[in-house]
Amino acid sequence: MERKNLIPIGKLAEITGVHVQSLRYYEKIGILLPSYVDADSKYRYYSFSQIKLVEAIQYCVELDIPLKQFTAFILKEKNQIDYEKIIAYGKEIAAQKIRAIEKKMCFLEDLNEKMLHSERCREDEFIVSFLPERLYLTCPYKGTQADKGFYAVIIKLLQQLRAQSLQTGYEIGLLSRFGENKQEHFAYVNVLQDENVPAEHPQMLRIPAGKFLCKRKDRSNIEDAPQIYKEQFAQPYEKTVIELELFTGKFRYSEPVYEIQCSLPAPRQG
Amino acid sequence: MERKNLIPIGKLAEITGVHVQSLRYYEKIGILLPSYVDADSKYRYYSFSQIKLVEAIQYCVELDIPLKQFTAFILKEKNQIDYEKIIAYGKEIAAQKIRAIEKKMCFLEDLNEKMLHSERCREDEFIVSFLPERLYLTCPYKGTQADKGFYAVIIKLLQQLRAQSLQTGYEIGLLSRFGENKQEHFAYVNVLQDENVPAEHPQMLRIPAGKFLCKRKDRSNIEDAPQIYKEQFAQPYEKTVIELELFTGKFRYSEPVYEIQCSLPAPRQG
DNA sequence: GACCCTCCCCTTAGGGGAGGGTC
DNA sequence: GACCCTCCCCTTAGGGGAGGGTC
Repeated sequence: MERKNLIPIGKLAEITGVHVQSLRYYEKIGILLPSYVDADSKYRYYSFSQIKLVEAIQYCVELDIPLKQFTAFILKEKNQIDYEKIIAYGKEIAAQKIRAIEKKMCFLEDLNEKMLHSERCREDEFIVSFLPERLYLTCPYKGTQADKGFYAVIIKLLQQLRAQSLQTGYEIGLLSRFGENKQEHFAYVNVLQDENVPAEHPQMLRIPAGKFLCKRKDRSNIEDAPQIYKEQFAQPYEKTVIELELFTGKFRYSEPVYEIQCSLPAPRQG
Repeated sequence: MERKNLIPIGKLAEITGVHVQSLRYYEKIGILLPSYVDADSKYRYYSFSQIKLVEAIQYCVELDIPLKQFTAFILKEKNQIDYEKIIAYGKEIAAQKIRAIEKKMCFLEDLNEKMLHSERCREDEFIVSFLPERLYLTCPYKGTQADKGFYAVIIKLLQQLRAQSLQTGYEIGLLSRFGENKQEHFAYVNVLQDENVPAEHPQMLRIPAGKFLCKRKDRSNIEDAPQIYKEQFAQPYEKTVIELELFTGKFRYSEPVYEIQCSLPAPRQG
């Protein structure tokens, strides 16, 4: 390879449309070493075949393939660029990104639904709302969300979740079950559906999708459920009452607004 | 707000599941200032309502919303978090990402097709290939791709593209048109379809989709087209001959392999 | 003893200089 | 005079320390 056939960095930048700094950066991370570097002037010179390598690097950049792995695509003895591998890797990365974005879209959809629900939820009247299935990690607790002890219980629940590498959707609140002869009271954090979720867990409560009677209120008082839902408590069916903070479009973070939900009797199955 | 109701940074980290360093970082960029900082010990203390702010910040992180814009979502006088805005912005960002990833997928699809085509392309026989429409920026040029002058011409074409903020797909080569009485010879770079592409441009050539007779070869010699395609040149139709580097799965970057394509007569329209 | 503090260096793929030699 | 060089600082959202005070 003669010096005549070599091109300085600016020329290579011109040919490839890649900035001079980028080419220097490629040298720095060891993926594109100049064919010749003048010992005195430190000027970098490249061979024509390196144009093809710069192109391949651009492909990787375009496909978000980490450049430090670029050498894995080069078979130096054979002067080959393994584009098959690059394409396969690019596809994998693209698939990963699509999965990530789909998760975000679900998250957005969830938030949106919560917001719409909260807009319907009023203080002066009940609404009937069909709510999706929810999964809660629970812990026996009696009191309100404003009590000192509430956050201590929530912290424990969150720690438990993390210990089992489960994810929470940041929904926390109170839950009570009113059966014929017994009442149970819990604090809960919600659990995101996930491959890590165990099928059976003593503290895990799966609230089936169904109709709930919902109302907005400005303080935490789930113990008043029997008064709030007089009509329902006159009926003998087993009730689940849930109290949580209302997620509103314009969320007031210093004065929480609550919502209370009471399950309605399941429709009779034919 | 009394000191008693304040929580140290570690507690806030515990409640929210956010690392202590992250909370300090939020202070640094000015989106979550502690409610109280001890002048002597420099210990940070937060109020309970700030838990909600940390949650909102996490939502933004989850949705890839730049944190420096977080204050735009806070209505401080009203102690409000504008989740409507956060959701709308999150949707916009997600849509952008989807557009970006779709572009990458098209790019991958393109590369894949080129690779499959090159695998079919052989040196000892012709193949018939249906090729999609291509858009080329051209410049009169006579010679081979191995000539010194070739890259100079290509650089000029690339500069022209950039001046018009058009994108190239890194495909470069030679193109000749053989009519009844005239021959034209060009060098070209391909242009990606884009909203910036002008409808009319004297140097822009739109090669319609159609059948081409393709062959692999190891040197650039488009001027030999009449000998290579003897049979076709015996017929009077107007021919477009294109010569380009073959994009192979295992690409040899020091010894280019070329491909030559000759348009076949368009099928008669009923 | 567990908690908190302030530096400080590191991560991707470069971009934008300053100040000084080289073609 | 245009080109190239070596520093140096900057970008996101923190992570991982070291070394030293505080609850």
